[in-house]
Amino acid sequence: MDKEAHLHKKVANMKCQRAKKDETSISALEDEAIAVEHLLAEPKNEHVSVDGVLSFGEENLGKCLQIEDFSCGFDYGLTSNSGGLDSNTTQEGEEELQLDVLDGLLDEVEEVDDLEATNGLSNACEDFLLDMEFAEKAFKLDYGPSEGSYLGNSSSESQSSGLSGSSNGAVGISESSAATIPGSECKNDALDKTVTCQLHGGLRSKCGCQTPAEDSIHTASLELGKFDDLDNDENPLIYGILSTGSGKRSLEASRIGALLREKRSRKPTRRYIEEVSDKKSKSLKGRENYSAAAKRDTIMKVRSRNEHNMRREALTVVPEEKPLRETIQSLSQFRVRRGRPKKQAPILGLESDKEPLSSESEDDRVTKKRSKKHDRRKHQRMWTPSEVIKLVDGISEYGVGRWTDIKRLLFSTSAYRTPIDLRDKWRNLLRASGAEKPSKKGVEQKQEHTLRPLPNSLLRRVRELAKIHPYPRVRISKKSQVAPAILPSASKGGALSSLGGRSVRRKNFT
DNA sequence: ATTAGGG
DNA sequence: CCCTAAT
Repeated sequence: MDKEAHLHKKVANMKCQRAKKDETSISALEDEAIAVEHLLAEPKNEHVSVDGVLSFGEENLGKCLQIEDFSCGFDYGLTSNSGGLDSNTTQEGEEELQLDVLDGLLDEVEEVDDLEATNGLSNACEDFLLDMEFAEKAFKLDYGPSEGSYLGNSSSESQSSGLSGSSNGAVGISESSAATIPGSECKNDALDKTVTCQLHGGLRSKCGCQTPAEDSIHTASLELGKFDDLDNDENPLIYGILSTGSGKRSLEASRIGALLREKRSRKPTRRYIEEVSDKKSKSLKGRENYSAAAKRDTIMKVRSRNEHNMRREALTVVPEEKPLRETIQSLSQFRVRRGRPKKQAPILGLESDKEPLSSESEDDRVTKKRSKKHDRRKHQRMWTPSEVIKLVDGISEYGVGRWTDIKRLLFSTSAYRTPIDLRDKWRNLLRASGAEKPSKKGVEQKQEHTLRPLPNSLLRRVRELAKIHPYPRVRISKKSQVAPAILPSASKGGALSSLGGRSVRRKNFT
């Protein structure tokens, strides 16, 4: 198997070479050619490594290490997990819990991402392998109820985040990831395998774009249908494949489209998917790293474009060069996108220089139209209940103005969620809780029935805090009137009192 | 460098 | 979410 796989890889590489030649002769773009080669080589490796690890454990580690970069594979591993998560629909009663759990889990995943991005490619390998090892463990454990692990995860995430959560560094992260990955893996044992195979198939069909066999394409399409579990947003590669396929056979493309649609309609909760994709896509929230941010923008643009291409080209046969290029870029960027916003990105920086160039040239023409529209609202990251709870806790503990502190102490592992975000969220919470000043007559009650996923307990806390803290100016309107002596009655006591001290300080001399 | 406020 | 002004 080993040798066979290796051979397979080589063959694939050869194909890549040929493809490259062709490509260059057509477009004469060196970058592209390289990208193609990279792309084509990657999947192969990915498959091999994954297969090997899954089947034989560490036997193939060496092989994995040979691979230049299989973050692509890693991505898909995560993605599949996410998809699995999604498929794991829950009852209403447990929804909150699940959400919380998911949040924690996602956070962990994010951590993994961050770790990978931070440490660069070399570490990406390690992460990947680690991940795989865990997956293996999961397999051994068979179908673990994982409810317990989830619970533990979530609790640690939302409750004791103050100390343990914030204090643990890389070790803690890896630990948590260890706990997390297997969990999702457990639930989607089969799915994962399937995904791997599917990926392989899809990529192969793509590799053989020179001599495309209808069968392969067909197979790819069928397999890709299953990928729909993962939000389309998050799978430029798939889109690329789809595009390529459609380029070859519009018929197949239409079939794919139908398949996708069917699957989509059948798939229930998209909520989790969104969150998951969000986490993934947002992993590169660039505040400190502008280049990264720009990169992500590009990515998003390209992705959206891909979406369009997919649909449009499904109807009209299009030259395959384009889709392929799109795919390549998406892929490379996809990989890069996993970079994290953290200050340091040495290896990443190198890529960031390289990718945007190739990508910009590509998406500049088409993208700019879109980009101008609303580069803002790039990524909205859903606030999960646990996050909100954490936020409230932090506010109650550290005071209201201390966004940076709260961020550092409670959201240190988040990477996204800047202090401003926290503040904004708090603002929104205030609005939602009705603690805001209702100076405007008329539309206050609307909020009540409009959106109300807020747990009452949490809402209560928000309101309590709202009375005390001085965020949007002295908002003490009716609340203070109704219960002027609310301060001493604070049920939360300690936390509130501490907060009171701070807030009062601010409030006093304003 | 952070925060508040507004878009 | 993002941006800007004010501190």
